Amino acid sequence: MKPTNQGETNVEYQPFEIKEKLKKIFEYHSDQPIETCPIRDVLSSSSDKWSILIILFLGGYDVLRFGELKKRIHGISAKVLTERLRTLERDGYIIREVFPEVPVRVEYKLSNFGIRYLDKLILISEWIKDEMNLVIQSRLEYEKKTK
Amino acid sequence: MKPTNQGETNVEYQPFEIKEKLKKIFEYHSDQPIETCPIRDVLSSSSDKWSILIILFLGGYDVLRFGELKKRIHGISAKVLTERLRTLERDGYIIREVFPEVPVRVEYKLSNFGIRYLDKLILISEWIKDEMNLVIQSRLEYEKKTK
DNA sequence: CAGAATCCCTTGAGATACTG
DNA sequence: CAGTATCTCAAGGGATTCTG
Repeated sequence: MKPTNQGETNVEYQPFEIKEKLKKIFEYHSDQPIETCPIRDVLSSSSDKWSILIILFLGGYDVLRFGELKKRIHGISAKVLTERLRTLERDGYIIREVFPEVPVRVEYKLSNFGIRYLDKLILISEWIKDEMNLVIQSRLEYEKKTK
Repeated sequence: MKPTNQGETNVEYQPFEIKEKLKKIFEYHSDQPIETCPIRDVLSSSSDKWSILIILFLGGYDVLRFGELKKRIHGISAKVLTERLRTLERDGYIIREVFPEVPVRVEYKLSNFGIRYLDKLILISEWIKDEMNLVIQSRLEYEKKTK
């Protein structure tokens, strides 16, 4: 039973600048902080695991068909893939183009807005890949500590 | 020079550089692409709506108690808040400190790793706030188009 | 081929009551 | 105060089958 270790408290507190940015994002001063929260209203419907993978894969291939996406995103079902693609299309991240051939061909690609989202996702993905060992180690320590 | 668009969309295709970054992130060449996917293994457990809000609020206040967090994150239940805090602590984003007073006081703050995550979340939040009108407009157009 | 439809099980998440 | 323990209902998501 040990409370949190003071040895790891070399925590650098967030600079004032960061707090100012957060205030701007959430508009603390505003009188409708809940209704216009950009995180809930917009980001939450495109930041789930599957949507992120879809955006990243479309970023890597320019254009992909439904079946190609399904094959590359291992484990996703047709139903979920359809749902996520619809939402991403509705919100303007991706463009869906139907070619009326037989059998029909449907292609998906990122919009310019989607590419700007891709840029942010790449930043965060590169970072998490660099630092994921920290997370894995933290999980092991946590397991030992709470055993 | 970018390849030019064809048809109605002025989509700029992703530069080669971006594809190289994506290859690195997913390690296309590797023989275990699923098992070590950083998005699924690490990012997916800290990128849900509630976790993001928790990180952002801790970023704005340095230190917050359980009740203060619950009050600020409108709509979250004690159960979900507890679950998300446990996961974020397990993965090393936040530090939980118990003060054995009566009644007990528990404080949460970001670790240095959590602050680095906060930096990325701020980038993406600022961006989505700037561009969220695009999403809202896209939704309206989509609704008209599919009605 | 690209989905739509159905079934069905698991998980998420709110509400409430209780406790160290 | 900071949770935990239940209960409950809604939503997520997998598997399968069907269709333009």
